[in-house]
Amino acid sequence: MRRASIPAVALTLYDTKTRSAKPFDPVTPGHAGLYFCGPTVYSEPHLGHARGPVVFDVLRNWLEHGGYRVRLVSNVTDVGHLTDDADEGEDKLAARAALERLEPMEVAEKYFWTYFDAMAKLNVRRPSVVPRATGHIPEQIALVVQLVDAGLAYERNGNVYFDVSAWDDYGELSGRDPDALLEGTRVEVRGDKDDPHDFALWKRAEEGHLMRWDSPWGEGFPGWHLECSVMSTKYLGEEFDVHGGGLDLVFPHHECELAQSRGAGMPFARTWIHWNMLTLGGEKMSKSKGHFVTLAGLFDRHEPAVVRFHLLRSHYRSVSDFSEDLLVASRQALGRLRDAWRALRARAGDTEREDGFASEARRAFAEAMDDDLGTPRAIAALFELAREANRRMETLTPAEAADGADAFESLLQGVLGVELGDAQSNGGAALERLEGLVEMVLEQREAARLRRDFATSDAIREQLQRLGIEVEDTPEGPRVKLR
RNA sequence: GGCGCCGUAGCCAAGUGGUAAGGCAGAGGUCUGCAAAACCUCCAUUCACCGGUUCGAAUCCGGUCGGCGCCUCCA
Repeated sequence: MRRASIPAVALTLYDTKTRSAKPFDPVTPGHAGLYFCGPTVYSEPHLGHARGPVVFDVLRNWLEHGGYRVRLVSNVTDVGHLTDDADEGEDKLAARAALERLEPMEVAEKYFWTYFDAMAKLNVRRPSVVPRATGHIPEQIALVVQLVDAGLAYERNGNVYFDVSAWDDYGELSGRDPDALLEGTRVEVRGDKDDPHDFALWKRAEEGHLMRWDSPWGEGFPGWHLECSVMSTKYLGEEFDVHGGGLDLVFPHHECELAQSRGAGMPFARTWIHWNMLTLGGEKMSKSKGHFVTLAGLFDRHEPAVVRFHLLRSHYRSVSDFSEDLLVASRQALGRLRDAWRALRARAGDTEREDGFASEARRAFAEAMDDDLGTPRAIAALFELAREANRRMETLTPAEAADGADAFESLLQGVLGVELGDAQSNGGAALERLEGLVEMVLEQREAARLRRDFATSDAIREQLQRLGIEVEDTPEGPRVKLR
């Protein structure tokens, strides 16, 4: 059904570099190459870490939905970098390793899987390739050599720096004027750089630094920006379609990445997209400040699908403040969509869907998604479908109901990746195990109702409710929901 | 100090020149033994504030106030 012709998706993305909406125009027609910067795996992942992966997962799904073949690459930084750029501070991975009495690589491994386990719960598919910085040291050294040979980098005492003054376009991504960068900055300039704007490509390993590799400049380790230049182009080609990251990475990380990549003769990313920050009480979640809510903690209290749905209810480029109350509101809202879907599925039975009933919703959904991944509007289209379905449920033909149910399955679950759950019970495995027991209790309640012993039937219902099992009486008999 | 973003109902959140989507919460009604769900109705003459441009502005321009991000590791 797809790939016979070149897909005609009208997707437009807001490009950070040109600061304008840009039609998606892939390097290779019919294919999409996407890259985004993953986390440094040295501690517990928090909610802020989830936004980017979810956004790119949705972008990937939407492109595939439109018939593209997508390769999604996302790195994991497993080299400890210094906490500042002036040969000072601690290596974060080494610091954590000391704290947990682990090898740096053990720390990286531990949190690598913690991160991907959390992503799996959020229904984020594994990227096509997950390159690790430590697995690409030779490539990184090669890029540094190339930059030195090109006259864009210089070595000082085992450190190699990118010479910003030799690259006129430095600042093109973030819109910064290098000459104005220093004013007002309180960070003291020190070290052996020729110019404070210059950034490290390779760093000399001081004594006691645990992660170190041989290089033409002695033992050391790569600068932070290097890995993304190397790994994105290795797996996607020297020119690829979309590069993304958190808004806090625009400068210096992506600016440096762009400079060193183009400096090495690579066209690099066509479009840059950046998702905005998640805040807590109006302040950016921050690992270093200890101001965040962990995903693991969140999953103790909330279904991961609700968390994902909640993230998509605001646009990826706007700041989104987080609170428990908002998540509860999202849970309610998602429940409404799931209920409508479940009713449609029940009415449809095994009947094949027929185009028509959900056409307007599909159109509105697509229009919103094509406009810079407008997930809030796309979700609004699904709510309108839900209302229309509930309103007309009694008169829908099975084929129409199947069309509506399919829209929820392919758009809400397929594209947005928000799981619908179990069509019958809504409770999943937990209810399945209790099914027989619950059925028995319900029979008792029905018997009580038949003899109009409502005191008993209400008592049963209340007791079930206290266990988180809600009973709703419908014309077709009682229906059970787990809360 | 430099660069940039934001301020829409009780809350969340779309909308970037044509007269305010959607959700949560709330109120009334229909249905129901009661409830829940669902449906119907109501819930911003107004988009922080002040000016300007325009036939027309939440949307464009200038200013004021308030909040936030980056400039240092950070999704």
